Amino acid sequence: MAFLPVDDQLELISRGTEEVIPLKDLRKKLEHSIEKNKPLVVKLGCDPSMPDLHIGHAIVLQKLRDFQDLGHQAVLVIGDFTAMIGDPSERNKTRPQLTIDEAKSNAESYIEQSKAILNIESLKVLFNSTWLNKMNFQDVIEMSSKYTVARMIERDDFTKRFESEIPISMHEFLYPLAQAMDSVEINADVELGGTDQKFNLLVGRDLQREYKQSPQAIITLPLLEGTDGVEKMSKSHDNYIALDDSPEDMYGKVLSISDDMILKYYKLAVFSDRNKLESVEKQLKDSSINPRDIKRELAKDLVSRYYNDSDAQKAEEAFDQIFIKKDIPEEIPTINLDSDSILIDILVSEELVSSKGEAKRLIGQNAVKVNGKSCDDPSHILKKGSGESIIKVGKRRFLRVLT
RNA sequence: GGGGAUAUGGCCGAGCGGUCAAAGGCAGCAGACUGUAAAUCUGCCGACGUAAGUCUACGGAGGUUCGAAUCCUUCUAUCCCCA
Repeated sequence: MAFLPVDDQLELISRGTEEVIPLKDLRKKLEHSIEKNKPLVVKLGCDPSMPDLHIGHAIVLQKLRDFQDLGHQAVLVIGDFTAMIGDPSERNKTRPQLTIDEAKSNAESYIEQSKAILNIESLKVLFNSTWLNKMNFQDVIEMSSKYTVARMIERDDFTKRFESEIPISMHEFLYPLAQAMDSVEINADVELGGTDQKFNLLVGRDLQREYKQSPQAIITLPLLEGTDGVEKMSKSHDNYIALDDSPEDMYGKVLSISDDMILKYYKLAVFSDRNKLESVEKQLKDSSINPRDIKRELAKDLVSRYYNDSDAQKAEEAFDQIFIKKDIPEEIPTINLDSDSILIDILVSEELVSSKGEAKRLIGQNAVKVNGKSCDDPSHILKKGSGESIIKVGKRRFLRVLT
């Protein structure tokens, strides 16, 4: 296919990015690509230790998609090597060592979910264990000799940990290099990543130069805060909107973001264009408009993006039913009761609460309702044969019990 | 290689040999107020038990003691200083 003129390409590529470093290199690479009619190799690395993609990941995936649309070669490098080694220095064991099979299956699910954004047919998927596993100690030492400690501890994260006396293991210095080796291996022209990846991406440039390659241009993309509006969106903070969340969940989660985040979500979650952003900004300043209504629009836009307009409409209706009319949703989990059961036990076994203690606590706080009436008896029994009961815990947890 | 310091619940951080399931803060959950927003106020916030209470927990293992997060020994880990 024919490539668009450089300036047109650059316009799309740089839209919504945080930084393009250095722009000059990217321009040169694009010119070269047009000249030789050869697509650029655009790399995105991913960590297969957590298989759930959320709309924060979507930002960078969308950028990769932009490159695909321009006719370039997108390469997804699955970081299975590092995931399999694990990270023994991590105190919180949130990053467990994965087996080969786990890494594989996580990667598959990752690819499956990214179908929502990427063009899978033209996507190249590589596992970095393919080449990193082959390196022997001599190779590793040679690779390490190409970088210095001083440069390594320039990294913000290392500096901070060093200053606050939090341990840094030797191998942590190796991870950025390993990631950089990926760029060398595929001879990447461009690498994408979140702003938190800037350092690692830069190491890629340096290492490529050491291996006599033309250094990749790097493109960093903004990070999206989670629904709490404070922390970076991530599974561990439980503040994420997953790409495969149901339309109802997606809609609801958007409505729970703080007003300060509305504009940012318009920009980064639904990728609105400049005109739209300006009009939203204006609306937000106009005190006669309830920000909630702007947020409702946003929520519908997001659901439409990953599902369709009618799902978005339905999600809104379901939401209104629960939270505005305070009614029960139409579809809720249902269980059949075989015998008389204690309410608390059901709450625990159906995972509406995490322990009996929590169940009692919630009951004591009038947060548990059976058929609309708050239950204040911790030993409340649901009798068999008494028909259908709707249990509600807090604002949003529902269970239908058939007896 | 030598010397010193530290190790507490999801995180930070108090902690006198008994009254410590462990102050305080953050995070979390619920209630009030709202718009499943923010802010604010109130309550909860290890597990099990209706409860009295029982069990598990203060880096690991031993020990002293009627009794240990608190004292001793040892192991481990981390940080600092010197080489």
